[in-house]
Amino acid sequence: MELGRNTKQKQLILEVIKKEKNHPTISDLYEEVLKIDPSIGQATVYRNVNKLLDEGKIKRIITDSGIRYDCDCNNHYHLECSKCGRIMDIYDDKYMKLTRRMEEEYSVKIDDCTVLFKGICDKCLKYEK
Amino acid sequence: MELGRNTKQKQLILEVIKKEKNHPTISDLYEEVLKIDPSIGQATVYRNVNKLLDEGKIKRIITDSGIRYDCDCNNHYHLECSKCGRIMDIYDDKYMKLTRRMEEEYSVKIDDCTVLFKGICDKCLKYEK
DNA sequence: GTTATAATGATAATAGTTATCAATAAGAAT
DNA sequence: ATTCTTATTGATAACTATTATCATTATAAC
Repeated sequence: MELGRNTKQKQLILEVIKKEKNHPTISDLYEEVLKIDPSIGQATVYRNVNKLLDEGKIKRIITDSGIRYDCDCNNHYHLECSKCGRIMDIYDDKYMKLTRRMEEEYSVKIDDCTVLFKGICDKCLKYEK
Repeated sequence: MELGRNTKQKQLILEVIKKEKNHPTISDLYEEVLKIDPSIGQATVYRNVNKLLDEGKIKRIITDSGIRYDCDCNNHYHLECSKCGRIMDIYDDKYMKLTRRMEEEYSVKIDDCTVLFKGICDKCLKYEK
């Protein structure tokens, strides 16, 4: 269900999020969008990011380095590297098992599961040795 | 290692956090602390909460309902109930297995793991039926 | 092409947190 | 116990991130 009008600004913002592979912040997005359409307003970026979140097309990631956005809505975790700052995607084939196990143990219903690891990414770990 | 001076304000704030069982926000804390010492300033609460975080005596929890603090620093997850808003503690005896498995699969080093579930808590689930 | 109104860009307003600074008080030295 | 040093405090200003306002523009239905 696509609510609202399909403006060229909204299209552009979604395009840019999909191109950005490294979990951009709002200002990353704004910067990138400005390069293509210099007349776009900051508020428009905020508004459309919120719409895309509501529509379930993107996800919010909260890290130590601030709020970031992810266009990959498949279930996965993140690792924030304390050396280089990058946010790695971590896929776990036992993702569903974790929530199901907790649902049973605690008699709760789980709709969403957010996992953020902090540590050292594979690349930085290699250089350390 | 206890750096800095042990002021009565700092002692009071830590006491209040430990008494508050339900993951208080900063304003919850400020409100509660004011009842005991009405002369305390808001900045002092912010400052001391940050110090306690640095010292590893409390943890920050980021939820949809804002930033909350937890005096239980043992490894555990949280569930935010979308009905009543409460933050449940979820303990998992396989906590360490999750991080170890991911460390091996991705060749990374994990120092910290934050898990937030969203769903319906046990109490709200009972009422729903 | 008209028309209704959702969305935009610019900017003001708000919320949450940190920085500033003179006054105070903790804790060491005497 | 008194003095001294300086970290901490309370009050408030400043700052940052985000949302609200509003006249104007542009989408999409007619």
